[in-house]
Amino acid sequence: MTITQLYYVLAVAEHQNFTKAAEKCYVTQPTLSMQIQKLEDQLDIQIFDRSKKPIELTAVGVKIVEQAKNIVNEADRIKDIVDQQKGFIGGEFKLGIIPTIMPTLLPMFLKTFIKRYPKVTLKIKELTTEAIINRINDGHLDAAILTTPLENDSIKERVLFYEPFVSYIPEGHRLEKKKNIEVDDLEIDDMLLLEDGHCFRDGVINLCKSLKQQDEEAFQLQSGSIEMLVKLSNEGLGMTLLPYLHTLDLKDYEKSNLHHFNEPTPAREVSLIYNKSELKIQIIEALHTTISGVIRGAIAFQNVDIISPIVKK
Amino acid sequence: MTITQLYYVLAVAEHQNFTKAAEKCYVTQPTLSMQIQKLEDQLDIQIFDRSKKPIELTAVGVKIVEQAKNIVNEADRIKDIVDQQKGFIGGEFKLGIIPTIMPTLLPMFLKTFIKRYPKVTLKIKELTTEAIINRINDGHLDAAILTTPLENDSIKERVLFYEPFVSYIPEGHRLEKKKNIEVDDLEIDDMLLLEDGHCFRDGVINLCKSLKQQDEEAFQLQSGSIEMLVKLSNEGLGMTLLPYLHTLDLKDYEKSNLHHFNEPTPAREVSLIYNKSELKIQIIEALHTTISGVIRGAIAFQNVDIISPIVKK
DNA sequence: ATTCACTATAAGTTTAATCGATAGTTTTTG
DNA sequence: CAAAAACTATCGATTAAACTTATAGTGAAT
Repeated sequence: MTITQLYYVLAVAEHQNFTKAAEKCYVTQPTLSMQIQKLEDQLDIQIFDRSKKPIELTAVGVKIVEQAKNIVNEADRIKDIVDQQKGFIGGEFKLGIIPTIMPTLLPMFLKTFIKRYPKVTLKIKELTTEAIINRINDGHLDAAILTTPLENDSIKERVLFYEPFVSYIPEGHRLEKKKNIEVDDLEIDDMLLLEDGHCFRDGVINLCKSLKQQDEEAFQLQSGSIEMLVKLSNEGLGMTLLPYLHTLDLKDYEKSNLHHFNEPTPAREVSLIYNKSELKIQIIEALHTTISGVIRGAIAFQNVDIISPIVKK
Repeated sequence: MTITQLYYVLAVAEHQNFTKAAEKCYVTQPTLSMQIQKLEDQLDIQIFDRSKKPIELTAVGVKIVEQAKNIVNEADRIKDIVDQQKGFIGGEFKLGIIPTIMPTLLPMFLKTFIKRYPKVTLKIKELTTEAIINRINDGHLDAAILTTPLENDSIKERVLFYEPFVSYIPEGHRLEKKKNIEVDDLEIDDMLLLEDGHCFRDGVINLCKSLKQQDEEAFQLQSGSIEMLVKLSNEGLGMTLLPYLHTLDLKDYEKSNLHHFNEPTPAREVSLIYNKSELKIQIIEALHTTISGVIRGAIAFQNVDIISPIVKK
């Protein structure tokens, strides 16, 4: 069994077509056919069911392909080790970002970064915190941006910035007249929340928790995007909390609904995280420097109170 | 880069000697030398420092070897997938066992197992619960025997048996005269415990916890082995709890110091655990069947109260 | 029935892996 | 200190593997 053969298998599994797979691998179709046959002979099992059109994986084939992905992924990391040794900043870099950070932060640093490090091919994917942690651990992500602290020993964190929470209070709300908000003013009952799985939701719950016992039944209205929260709030369905960077994108008349917290401002900690093996650490450093640079002009809060993204049970 | 080359690198790293490594790989020394040189040329780095005698790894070499182990480990799993498909029960099987189970359980099933499944090469290692969980997850262990429940989603558990706790009460102890012991009789202050890191220690603490608040300062005497606990207890330093199977190994005069619990007897749950990918599931089933069979004659307790091995914080 | 899209096979070439023999080093030993 | 020993690198030759082009075979579509 060779790594090359595994690449061929993966290509066929992906394209469901020997000819196309061969092109992608830069070899002729007979080469690829023979190598796969050889592998199948050696293992003495069929990986592909060639009677189906288009070609399908057999039951074992599915498992083999899954494992082949692991092997190839691990093998690719040898190159990362070498690059790191040589101080080469380039190659593919897979970055995960949680949904509530992606739309505001990405536009701020992306252009600067790809201009400064043209040899790096960024592959950015929006993922939940849970999915990110799994993929950092198994090496399918090189790094990620999310809220911390995670309290996870196998993952390293580097804080990028502290993003304060800002209250968005629609007309007619009981807190409308209050210029500055205290944490004690918050009530979980009239708070619009993101749907389950968003860590920003958990952060808000933790914040409210600190004052009164939550009533699980109270969370009725939940949305998948922060823009939607603002719209629901405008409809008079309750107030909501926004991460600071999101408030920059609001329409002017909406901005007047913003009420800042008194200090210490509740805030979420946004960090760049990566596997403790520290592969591609140069690119990670580069990302950190770039993002820290662009954020410095945008966020300048000092006295903050960090709200944990983890729901304590 | 080929998997073969990685095997060569690992062999040299292990033996610190090209000639011996070549023998182990069943190739001549020039073959191995050339393959490693080729790999080094391709990566354009030195893996080995040949100026040192015996040969040493370079700084990158260390990282390369570490990653090579991962790759080779993942690659070996292809064979496991194929074996599983073919229903073949054989090959190497890495089993971890915690220290408080190893000496009593292993002699009970080992002979039977290797006789029944001669094609399986068992590699058994004594490890702590924490080490076991890590190694099950990363594939360095195929299965393990320890106390459960673990409450870990990525690991599957199959209960083997419930092993009751038995009180060992030395002469002159306040409970000496009591024939049967109640959980309420236990006091953490005169209980001899294993040192930190043993889950049996945590189980005992949990048991005592359920009646009164523990005083962390009280744990003064701690030992690394259960035999030592008995000896310390004989010296009059306190009572202790023993897992049932350990009581079978006691000397006759020591057996008279045993006091059983009234039902429901506190017990630890001992399970066979394995990765959710269920590789080598046939061997795991075989182990489960074998152990269940031999244990059936030795432990026949029904009414038990399972004590969690996890310390709740 | 013919074409089309695709995979398998065949024969030949190039490349890579391995071997045995030996040269070149360093370390050990008498 | 020189000879021997232990070890790795290099050389030339052989074997095996990977790859290519050309072509045959096979279902599905027109």
